[in-house]
Amino acid sequence: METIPPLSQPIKVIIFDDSPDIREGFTSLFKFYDDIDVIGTYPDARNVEQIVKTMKPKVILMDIDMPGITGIEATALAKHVAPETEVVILSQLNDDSNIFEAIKAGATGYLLKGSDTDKVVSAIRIVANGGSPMNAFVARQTLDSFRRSMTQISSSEQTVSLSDREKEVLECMCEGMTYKEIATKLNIAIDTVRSHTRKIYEKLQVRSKTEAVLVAIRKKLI
Amino acid sequence: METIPPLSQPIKVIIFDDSPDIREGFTSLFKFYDDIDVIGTYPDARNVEQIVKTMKPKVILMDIDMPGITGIEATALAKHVAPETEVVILSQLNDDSNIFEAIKAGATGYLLKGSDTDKVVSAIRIVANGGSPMNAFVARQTLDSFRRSMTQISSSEQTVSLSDREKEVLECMCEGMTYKEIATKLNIAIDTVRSHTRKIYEKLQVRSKTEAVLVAIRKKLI
DNA sequence: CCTACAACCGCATATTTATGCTAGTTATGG
DNA sequence: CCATAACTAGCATAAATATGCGGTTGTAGG
Repeated sequence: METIPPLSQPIKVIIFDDSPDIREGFTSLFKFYDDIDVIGTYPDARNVEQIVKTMKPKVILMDIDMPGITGIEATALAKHVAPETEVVILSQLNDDSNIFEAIKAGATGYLLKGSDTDKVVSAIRIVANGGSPMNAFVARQTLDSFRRSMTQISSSEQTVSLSDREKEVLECMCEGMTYKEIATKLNIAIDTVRSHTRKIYEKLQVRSKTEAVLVAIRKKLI
Repeated sequence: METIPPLSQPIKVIIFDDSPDIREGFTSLFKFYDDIDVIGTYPDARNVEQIVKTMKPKVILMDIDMPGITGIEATALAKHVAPETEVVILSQLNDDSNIFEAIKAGATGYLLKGSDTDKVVSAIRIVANGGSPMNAFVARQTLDSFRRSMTQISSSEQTVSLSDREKEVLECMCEGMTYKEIATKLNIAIDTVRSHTRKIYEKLQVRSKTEAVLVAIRKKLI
């Protein structure tokens, strides 16, 4: 399994924050860490899609309050063009109203600006390795909401026999994910996603993603 | 805000674990902490309901693998009779299959048995104060699942005003038709279908046909 | 051992979709 | 009369998807 990047490669980080102090502060800070490489800083998220597409950062530190595009919106845009990029939200306050929006947009981490520099550094390392840094308060909020919304969504009897993996892929499709996003999520190559969709289409007798999703919903395969 | 209990009251803790070493180890450990008071230890969860009802612990450390009733089942039972009790699951491995079951049952914390004693102590303090201790891996698992279920739900309300023609196009999409098929059916050019989809995506805040169909179904726009 | 199958990956190509820009017509309300 | 909206349409380009072909690996059963 070669999913973990070699340690020799520093974690490429981009910072979006309208405060020059924050941008320069973090940039200086990360100079002390060999494994973290700030490859760009921006005062706003105007060209976020273009930026992440060309820079391909591993981690984005995203301020939540920026002029123009908000950090939440920027997160959604960034994750859309580069699902493999991890976003850590920088929030001024422990403003829980934004937590869920941030998560929904695709953020993986949620940090307070007043956090210890240690925390920020470890948060970057954690997200870069597929983890999720959050403090106890944020975790609790998320957990409670998660539990509340967790109703019995178990899959029922099916007339078609999709393999486990095929079902996973189909479920991702039913969440509106693109092949790229599915590949990232399931940690497989995009060509493998294609292979699975081929089999799924064959079994479900369809010719497009939309049809597959419709059949999946109608037959309650998901 | 008076949500935090007075410090003078130690946190009442009960331990369920079939290993005497664990039970005694933690009991001895917590003797060093004035704010943690182990009021009972049990090798299995047979009388968990009776126990929590009478002892009223603030926190339960719950082994996941116990003879008879599992830690998951015991958690559900405990939370049923005493919802104010917080449960921290002790798991042997980083067994993610149990995480969601544990959360659904009502557990707030999820610890590995190999954790530092520091971590266990702070976990107890955190849950007792309404937080949720979890490591980055568990947090990530939860977050991903949460996001998946949330993106489905939260956007159900909102009234979007699609024009008549846009609704027609969307309906065709919901029948799995391609642009070409839609154009033929509605007797318009394929570029016109494109124009309509553009507006539809804008109004529905989506970026693909599949997403549009999913939103249409969810909001019952069709 | 052989066979089947699930899961994985790759490349190539045709088609479809997404999105930017532009722009004509026809209503409709201010 | 003007602005706005809806509907129409075209061109261009990038991205995503659909599909055909090929392959490796590992595991379960005969």
